[in-house]
Amino acid sequence: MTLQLPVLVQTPAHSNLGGALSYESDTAHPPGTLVRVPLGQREILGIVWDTLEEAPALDPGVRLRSIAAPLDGVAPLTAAWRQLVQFAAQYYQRSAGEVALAALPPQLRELTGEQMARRLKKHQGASADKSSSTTEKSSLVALTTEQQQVLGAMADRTGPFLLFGNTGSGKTEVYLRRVEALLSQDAEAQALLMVPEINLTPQLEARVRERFQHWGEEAIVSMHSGMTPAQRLRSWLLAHTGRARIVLGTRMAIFASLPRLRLIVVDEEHDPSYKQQEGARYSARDLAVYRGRLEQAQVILGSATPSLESWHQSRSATDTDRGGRYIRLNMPSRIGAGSLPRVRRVDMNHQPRKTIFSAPLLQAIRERVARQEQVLILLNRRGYAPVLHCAECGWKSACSHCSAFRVFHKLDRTLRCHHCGFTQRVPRQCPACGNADLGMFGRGTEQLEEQMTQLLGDSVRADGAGLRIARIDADSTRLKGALEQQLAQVHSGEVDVLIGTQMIAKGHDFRRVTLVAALDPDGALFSSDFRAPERLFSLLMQAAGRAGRDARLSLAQGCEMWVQTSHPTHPLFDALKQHDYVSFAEQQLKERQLAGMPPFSAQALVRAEARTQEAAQAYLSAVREAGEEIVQGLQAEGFPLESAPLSLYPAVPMSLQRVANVERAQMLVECPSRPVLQAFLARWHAQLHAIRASHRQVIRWAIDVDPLSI
DNA sequence: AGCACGCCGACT
DNA sequence: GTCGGCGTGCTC
Repeated sequence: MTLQLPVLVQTPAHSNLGGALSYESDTAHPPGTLVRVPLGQREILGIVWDTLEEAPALDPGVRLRSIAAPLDGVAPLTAAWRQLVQFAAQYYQRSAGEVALAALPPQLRELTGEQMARRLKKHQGASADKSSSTTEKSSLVALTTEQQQVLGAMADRTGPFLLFGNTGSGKTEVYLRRVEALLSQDAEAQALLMVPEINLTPQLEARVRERFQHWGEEAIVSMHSGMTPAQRLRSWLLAHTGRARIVLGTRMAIFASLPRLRLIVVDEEHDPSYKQQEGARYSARDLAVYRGRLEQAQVILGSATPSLESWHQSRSATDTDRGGRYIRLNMPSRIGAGSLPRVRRVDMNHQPRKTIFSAPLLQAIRERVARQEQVLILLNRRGYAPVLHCAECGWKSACSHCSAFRVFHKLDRTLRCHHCGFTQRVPRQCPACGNADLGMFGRGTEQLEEQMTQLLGDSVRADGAGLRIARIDADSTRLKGALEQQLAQVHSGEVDVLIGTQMIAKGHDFRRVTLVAALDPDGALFSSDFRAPERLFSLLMQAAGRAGRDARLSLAQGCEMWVQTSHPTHPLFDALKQHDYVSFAEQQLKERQLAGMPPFSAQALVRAEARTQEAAQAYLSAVREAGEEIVQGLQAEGFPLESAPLSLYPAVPMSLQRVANVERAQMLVECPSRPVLQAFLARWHAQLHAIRASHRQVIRWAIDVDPLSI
């Protein structure tokens, strides 16, 4: 007897092959089975899915083909995993096939049946050594009262939890204790620990391995895009078979197959890196909460500066466990470290124009380095100067392919566009008028490094050696291993002054830093992006957290965070000075509420790219009109559009209007009710595809649900 | 997205 | 005469 089975394949994002495809089979492969199926001229990996109901009615003309072969030896993916994929696809308006297949390691897709069999046999060799000996308690540091209270709450209640803890308050220790508690209770339980960046996985992995080495080598695996295809397959299989107990990874790890998931930790949950920025634009943090509920796994979101979304979710739920809300747990104290740095503002209005380092800051830096303490200087712009210009004719170093300026890089004498990569040697004279005297606007990390070298070149350290200045940014760390090497130099004390972009603010534990300075944070204060202040506050708090991690040093000398600003009375800096995230968040939320912005509304964005701005906007305008009709339809269906009006805004150019000769535009949809917005998007999505057919000039379009930047 | 088919320009 | 450019259309 031949059966008809639904199979998901990697269907192109916007093809008309939306749902699962039907295949014939003699065997009743259960849902979740990995199979190889013929599609057109090739044979590709597919996943047997649950039902065909989502699939469009089969054309009577098409004749079904047969499943080629199941991937023997790989157990079917669980119902929970399939549900996670189904939900993510629906919520972010992508096909389930795209989400599901993208979540599998590339080698699983490429390897043929026999290659897989060989690989599996190899892995079966070393069986996991599941000795259940627990960690020797003596090797563990004593917990603080705060940590004990937090862990007590986590033992008593299900969550999800928002662990609101200062840098240095011992959040990681809480995560590890929770892992230990849940995984030693159940010999098959698994935990997922996520960090925002690849850079942060090695240090976490080292700490986890040290703590849980008794579970054996295979029990801990990493998952991130920096791994080789073979490593990714290995990690995936170990997690899928349950032999890996702890999975560490970046946002992609949220889709790991974990048959007995009991704990999900999202560290630095506020970090924008948790939002995927291409393909299916999912938020790994939000999916973590969904997955936790789905699989009865405990979810812990941790941060010193939570996203306003998460903070809002935890506001009314501090004492009562209301459905869907987060339970907030506080850990305000810093342990093993000094108090938080004193924040000092330098009013740049009272400094000579074009001052880079104000006199008092420079003096403070001199004093610190003379005492062999380290200084961290933050400037969020790489290169030497952001714009080159000609004073004679007004020429500027615009990129010919983008609506942006090319950045002057003095070290290799180039003008580089940071958006499309277009690079040229710096012209000797103005390309427009021939004037040989070119000037520049603004400054970047390269220039800071040069200035600092000039200003402190004569200084010597207490040990008589010359002062050492280093720069860490995307340019200085381009080569593999360069970041690690540079960080090691900072740790060993070779470096006295470290200059860098926000790269240096994240997660690194520099013991001897006692002064952190932000040179030019004002841009974000008046940005058109309503999330800019939130990001700035978080960055500055995180940077401040880099100072004074060694209690002895900070007690002896006091540590400081300096902010050079032309708006010293701005409330953001007041809150920073008090290290008062809570009042900052409350003030921001008040503004957001008045303006009806997230988290008080849900948003989605349609972006379109075309050769001309008109073509991109024409498509979006058509899309908007279709949207208006859908709104009418929703009204008729009885959706509460009076209490939750859905706004469709006009198409506008994106803030970076042109990149690599492609014009970009976007339109915003906003609604106070997430379910209403979701209902709208579900109906709208098919139309976006249909309308595209009559707008041939559109190169690409995409929906971004819950966009992070507008 | 692949991968075909298909119809026009410069090469062994 | 073929190799190959990328426009259009299909894949259960």
